[in-house]
Amino acid sequence: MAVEASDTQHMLDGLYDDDDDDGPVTFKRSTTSKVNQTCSEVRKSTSRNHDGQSYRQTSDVRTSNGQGSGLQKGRRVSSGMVSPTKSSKAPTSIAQGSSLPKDKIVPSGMVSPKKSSQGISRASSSHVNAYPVKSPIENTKSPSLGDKPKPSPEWKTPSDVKEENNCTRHLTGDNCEDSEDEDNRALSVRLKTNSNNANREAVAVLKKSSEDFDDDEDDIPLSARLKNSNLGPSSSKYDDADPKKPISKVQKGLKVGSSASIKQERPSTLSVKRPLDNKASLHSSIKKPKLSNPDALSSAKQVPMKPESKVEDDDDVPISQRMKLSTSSDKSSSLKKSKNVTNVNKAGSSFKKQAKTFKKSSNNSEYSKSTKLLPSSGDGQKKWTTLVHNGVIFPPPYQPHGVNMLYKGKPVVLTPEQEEVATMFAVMRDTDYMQKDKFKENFWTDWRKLLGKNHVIQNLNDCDFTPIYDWCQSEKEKKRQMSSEEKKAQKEERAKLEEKYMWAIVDGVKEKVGNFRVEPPGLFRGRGEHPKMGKLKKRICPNDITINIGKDAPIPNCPIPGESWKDIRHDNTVTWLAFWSDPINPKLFKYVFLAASSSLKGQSDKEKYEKARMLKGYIGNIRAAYTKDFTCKDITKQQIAVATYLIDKLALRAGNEKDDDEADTVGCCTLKVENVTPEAPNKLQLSFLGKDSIKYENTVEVELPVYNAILKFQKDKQPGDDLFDMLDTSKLNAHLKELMPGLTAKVFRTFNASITLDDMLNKDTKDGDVAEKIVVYNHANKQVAIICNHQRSVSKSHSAQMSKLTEKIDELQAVLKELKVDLDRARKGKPPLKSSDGKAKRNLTPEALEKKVAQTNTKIEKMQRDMMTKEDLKTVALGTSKINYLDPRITVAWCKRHEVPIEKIFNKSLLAKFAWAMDVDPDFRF
DNA sequence: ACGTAGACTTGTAGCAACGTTA
DNA sequence: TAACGTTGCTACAAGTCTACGT
Repeated sequence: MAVEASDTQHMLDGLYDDDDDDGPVTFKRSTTSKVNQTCSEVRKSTSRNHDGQSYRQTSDVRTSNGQGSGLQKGRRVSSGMVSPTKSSKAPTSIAQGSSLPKDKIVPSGMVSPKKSSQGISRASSSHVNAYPVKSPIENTKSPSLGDKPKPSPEWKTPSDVKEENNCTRHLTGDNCEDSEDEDNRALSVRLKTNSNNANREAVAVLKKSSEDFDDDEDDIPLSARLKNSNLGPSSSKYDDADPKKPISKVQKGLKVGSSASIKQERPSTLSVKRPLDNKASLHSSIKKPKLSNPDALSSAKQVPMKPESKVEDDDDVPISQRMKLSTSSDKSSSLKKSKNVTNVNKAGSSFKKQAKTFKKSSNNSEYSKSTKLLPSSGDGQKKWTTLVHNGVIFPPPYQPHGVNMLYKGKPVVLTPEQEEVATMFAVMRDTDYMQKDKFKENFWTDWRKLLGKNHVIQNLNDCDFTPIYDWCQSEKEKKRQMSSEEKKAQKEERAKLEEKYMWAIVDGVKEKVGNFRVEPPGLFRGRGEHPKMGKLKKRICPNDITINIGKDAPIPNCPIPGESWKDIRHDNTVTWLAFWSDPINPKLFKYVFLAASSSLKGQSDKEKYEKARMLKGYIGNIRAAYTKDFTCKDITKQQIAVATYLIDKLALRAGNEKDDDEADTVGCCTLKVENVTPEAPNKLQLSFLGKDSIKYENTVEVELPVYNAILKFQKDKQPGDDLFDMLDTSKLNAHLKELMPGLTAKVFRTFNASITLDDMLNKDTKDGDVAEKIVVYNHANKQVAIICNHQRSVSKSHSAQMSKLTEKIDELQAVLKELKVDLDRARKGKPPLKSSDGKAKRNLTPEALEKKVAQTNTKIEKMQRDMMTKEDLKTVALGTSKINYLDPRITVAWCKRHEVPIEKIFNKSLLAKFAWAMDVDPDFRF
């Protein structure tokens, strides 16, 4: 699909002509849009030099340390050290001016200086009014932490050994003997119920009859679910956690179920323009310690480097396999390379054709070199050498409809600007926002500014937007009624318009742009009880937008005549292509980035997982260290220890400070006293609104010292006070960095999620057909989603769907009954009874009837299974963890080992996003 | 040392496309 | 073929964390 473009864009235009098929994906988008306005604020623009000709290739392929960058971060940090930050949030009274040393407070009865005033005022209301966007589920069970950690000698380090006695305490009442073994498992999982049981249950679930279908878990908060079942003598089952455990060679075969499956050759859908710095090769050749930073390990202060940090080593792979693998991976990488080069050449040549001025940098050979470069991930590091794109596309201007709304029953004529905003409000009639006073209040404030003080409309209550609402509905209906040809034509037209914005050329490689559409104006839909919900999000104009582009690349045409971009930068230390200030909160920015399938994103994704894998090597010591500090006299240290424990065990988020003009949600460091209720002898009941105002409810058994520490932290505080008053995320992360280079709180989530998946897959996958294996995968995925508290709202039609299914099952059961009677009669040579509606039935042989009975049974079983799955997952969102937390290499390797087509697990987008993981060694373990 | 600007990741809702069923 | 249900994908909000300026 050739794209024609405006004159200024030739550079990109034409590039695509020959290339479309290779596009990683197809795009269909629709977006409505509207007109613009302005906004604000200038950023200091520093265009840092981007002279460097260092090509990715150099670092990328040659140096196998994809992790280098990650390391750099670590390095930087450790030396620079994050300084503990105090609340940006304590704007009120006490806090700021206070001469009190922040860290010294919390005398009994006092509000901690940190966020005190806020804490109090919010506390009471926030908790009570907590507006759970999602339906929280009640926690009914309490987890038993009883499982014992098991030693995994491979990961033991001298210090591990030393600390062993401490480890004991990880799990309440547990003995430490086994602890090590489990170090590599997610605490949360360990704590939770006997995962074996859970698994078995899950698998068994499919076999259960419909009556068994129980959804009792639905009433349990996600986070609590896993933990709840008793973990029996579970620990022993976690042997699989051992990364080195050889995987059955038999399964290593690379055959994968489908043509496009994982194999070494990449399916065309996966064709990525630029091979992700193949650090994928890391998996087989790189040794962990080097991951991030060569110095990193040695610089780790408290935790000695693990003697055995290589996670995957060819040693575990049979030679034949190794050769095969290396060949194939070589092959694939060379394949990729050449493909890449081809692409690049294509791109490069069209590029040249189109823009002679750019020839210099678009030189073929340069391109091919650049594709190999290791994108540096460290901040301040060069992310690209050449960057060409066409800017962003704006929503179309507002088209007034002229439909009058009513005020006190009478039609009111509005100006187009007023009408536009009125329409935004009208269309929200069916949403929950209409029940929120804050939403209406904020809307009214902003709309009134447009109306003017003396407008006939003087209050919102007397406004009737129904005519506008109805008009919108009818428009929608018209759209629905369009013939498929019309729809298709419209789609094509849109695609044509957008085509040129869809791609960027990064170092000569065509990459998809993520969000190239400027956000249309609308009413802000904050989540939870966001104080700014309903405010008018004004239209963004070109002069709100800063463009980032290569020095030699042509500056994108400003698509709105007479206007111009706010600023042009050439900053190759960042990955954004454009940004503007968030019209709701000018302190924030909206960025245009490359799509998830781009190698820049893939690169950082990979680094993220490598860092999490590195944690695996440190986790034993880290756990031992914090366990030791549970009783530390230094209260800051003690709080750090307990917080780290909660983050590790419950996969809590770090919990940055928040401003008053944001929804009142918390994470670990910002937990309030009221969010944690101790239940003797050693349980904690957690209840708070987390990110996106999603309710987190969980009751967990903790180690006694933790329990006691919490009691201590709560002593003499008000419900709204900070539980960890000596702590904030800067301090916490600074501490974590001392334990492992680059370690931050969020790494624990990735680590726990991925290790859980890896464990469960390897423990629970049995011989069987693909469908059964997928069940195992989904079950593991579900466990991870529960650990991470990834909820979704129950679909509106859920109960209707369930009762429909029940009805159908009942009907089938009735049919079955009848069939059985007929079968019985047939065997005795009698004719079938008349059907319920009095009609005569055909005379069938007993064999035929038996067959029918069997068929009906199968149907019923399938339906029951579907029903269970549906019920089971009605509040659990599996996608988020798949996209963000589960190392795709675990999945890919598992698919290879078990001959499951990767497409059964990853959809097209995920395949593109995880292209970098596709040629992983089948033996890969997280 | 601290506060915050800035950049990037994570997260859910909701719509559109697609598939299935009656 | 329309209705219904599922899945994929986009939109954009809301987190995390680092770097930088004072």
